[in-house]
Amino acid sequence: MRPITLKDIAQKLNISVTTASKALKGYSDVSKKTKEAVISLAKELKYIPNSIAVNLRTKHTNTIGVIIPTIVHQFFSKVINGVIAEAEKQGYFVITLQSNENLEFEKKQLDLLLQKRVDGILISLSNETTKFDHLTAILNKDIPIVMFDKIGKLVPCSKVIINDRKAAYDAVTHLIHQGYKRISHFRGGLNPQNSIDRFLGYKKALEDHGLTFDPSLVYICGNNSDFEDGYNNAKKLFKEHKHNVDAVFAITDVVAVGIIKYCNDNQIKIPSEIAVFGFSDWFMSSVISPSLSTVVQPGFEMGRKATEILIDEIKKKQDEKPIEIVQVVLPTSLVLREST
Amino acid sequence: MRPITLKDIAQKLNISVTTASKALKGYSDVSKKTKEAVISLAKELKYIPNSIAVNLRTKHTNTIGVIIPTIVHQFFSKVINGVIAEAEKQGYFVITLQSNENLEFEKKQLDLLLQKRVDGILISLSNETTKFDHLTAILNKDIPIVMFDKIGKLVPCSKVIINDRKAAYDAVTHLIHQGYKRISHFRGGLNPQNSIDRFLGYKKALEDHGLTFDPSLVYICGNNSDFEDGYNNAKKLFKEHKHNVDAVFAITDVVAVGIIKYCNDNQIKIPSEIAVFGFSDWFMSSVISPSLSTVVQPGFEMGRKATEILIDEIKKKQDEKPIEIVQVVLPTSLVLREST
DNA sequence: GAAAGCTCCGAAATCGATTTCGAAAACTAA
DNA sequence: TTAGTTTTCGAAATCGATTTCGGAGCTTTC
Repeated sequence: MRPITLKDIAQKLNISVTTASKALKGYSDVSKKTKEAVISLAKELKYIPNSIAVNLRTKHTNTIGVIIPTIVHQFFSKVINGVIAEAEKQGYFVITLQSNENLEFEKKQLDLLLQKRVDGILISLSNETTKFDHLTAILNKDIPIVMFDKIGKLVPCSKVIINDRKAAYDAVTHLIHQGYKRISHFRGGLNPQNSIDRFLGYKKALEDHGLTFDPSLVYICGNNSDFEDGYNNAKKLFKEHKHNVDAVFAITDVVAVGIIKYCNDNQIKIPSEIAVFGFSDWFMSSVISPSLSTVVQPGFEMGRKATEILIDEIKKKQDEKPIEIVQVVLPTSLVLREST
Repeated sequence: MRPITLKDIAQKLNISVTTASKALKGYSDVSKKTKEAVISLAKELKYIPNSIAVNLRTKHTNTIGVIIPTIVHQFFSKVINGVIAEAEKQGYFVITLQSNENLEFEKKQLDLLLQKRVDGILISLSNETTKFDHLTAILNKDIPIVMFDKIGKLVPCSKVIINDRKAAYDAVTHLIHQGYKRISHFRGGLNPQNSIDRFLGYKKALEDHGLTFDPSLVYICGNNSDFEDGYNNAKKLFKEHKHNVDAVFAITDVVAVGIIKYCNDNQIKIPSEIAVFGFSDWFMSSVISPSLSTVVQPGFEMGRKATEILIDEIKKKQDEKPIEIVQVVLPTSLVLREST
């Protein structure tokens, strides 16, 4: 009933707790005989070391925390999978928390992770996050942080991102090569770095190909960038630019799907009347009609890589070696489907 | 740099660690003066109690573990959200692990949770799980478990489920009322209880409405019940029953979407040539063309309720009060859309 | 036979907070 | 002044594992 402890094992074998501990940890100053006795008894009793006690003693928890804006999101789900895969490989636990795109929540979740004494933190910022004091405070405590996807450029920590600007540039360039000339952009909020970068990529692509940038073709998808944003802005777009727009580059697949839905509901033909380009390659984008062209964002690899870097930093800190801040840019690619 | 401890506070105030601890925990045998001094200094130094040490002492971690088959799944994402919401309300942490629909993984993840000394466990079984020794072993250790969605009927613990049989019955009955007569069922694997129940509901609905049950109209969607299962079985279905089937009831929305995709690809008209009914109400089901009729499964509430029960059991155990096993059945409803 | 070297073991300190229990200090009552 | 109360505090044990350091017992060496 009560969990087996080292003390139990020691008592049954008439040895000290010290020796039992050493036997299990492979110390050399334990005779082969007692070592074997301890190991076999431990197995027999299904002894599981109390990690709480171990953590208290060793001062690290072998646990990392992850904060993402929301779990109900294909991309972040994939990231989490990458994180868990790599963490598990290295014997680390993962605690996943979500900020709900809310700064106060983000702070609170960070506090929780601190309370839990995680060894390091992975974070993708909420859309509301424009100040980074709460993060630098943690870095000052010497707890490693690695940011991914939605990062704060100025925070002095390692980062794993994609080249949002280039990805957006490529997507819009593809639209242009297809012959589209009046290309609208449904962008994300004004704070997030990747929202900014995708917008800049969009703008640059237009300019590089001799198309004039028309601010009135840019619509903002608020804080969520969700289905409704796409649907409602599509309605607005067609009201304001009726026959004067032939393509939309959306910040996210969900937004793009909102656009497609609006078009389907209103007999607007895709891609003949209007083309739609998404971002992230959600599963749904491949099955919707018409299927959606989009940017493939390597979620799993992003999570995996970020975790690899984080654990590396954790280990270096433990060995009191210096860590160096790195910034990894993962490659993206385009999937072209019916919507363009 | 080094985290602030009670000892630090005690030293600065020239009092004992004992008194400092009591001051923060509101003991009555501390003078108002020292109490205030401790509290204000703690705030000033941003003292965060070391939860590891607290856990070791108090023997509980205020943490619950959740094991689900996969995170990349709308329904389970919603469940997780419900779990986190309720857990947070009650001051508990959540560690989320996935079994990848694999029994060995499931066992391993349970071991990890045990090692982390979680206070209780929420689990939705993997499709491979047919024996429950690993679960009863944990229950024997007096660690509460609450199962949800994919349960093992014989495990003596509380459960939160929907009435899968009735939900399936209702869905198929709706198809019958719409005039469909040759209704196929794309079922899940043979192990999972909810797969069995949905199948039984399907069969019962046919029989109750004077339609003969034709086993050749039942297709099995393997262990994943994913998009490919739907697509490939749709192909098989139309090869084998060409003009002799007019509706499909699918175990899951993803499978249903696979069917819809196949039909769209092959100019088979929905719902005139064939109707499709799904299960779970994924977001994608509302935006696909044609939109999918489906069963609404209350994911958030399921997670929330399961957590509520679990924490209640945890607290009762701590107070050495008896716990009683309950089984909660959450209501479902139908959303009717274009596919029927 | 004494010194030196090995092998093997365990007492004790430690991590940081909690809690019991005893006792000093201050105060009240007789 | 003394006995009894109340208020306030802290020493010490505890949770379970780790690790340092010293020492007992045995073997080797000259």
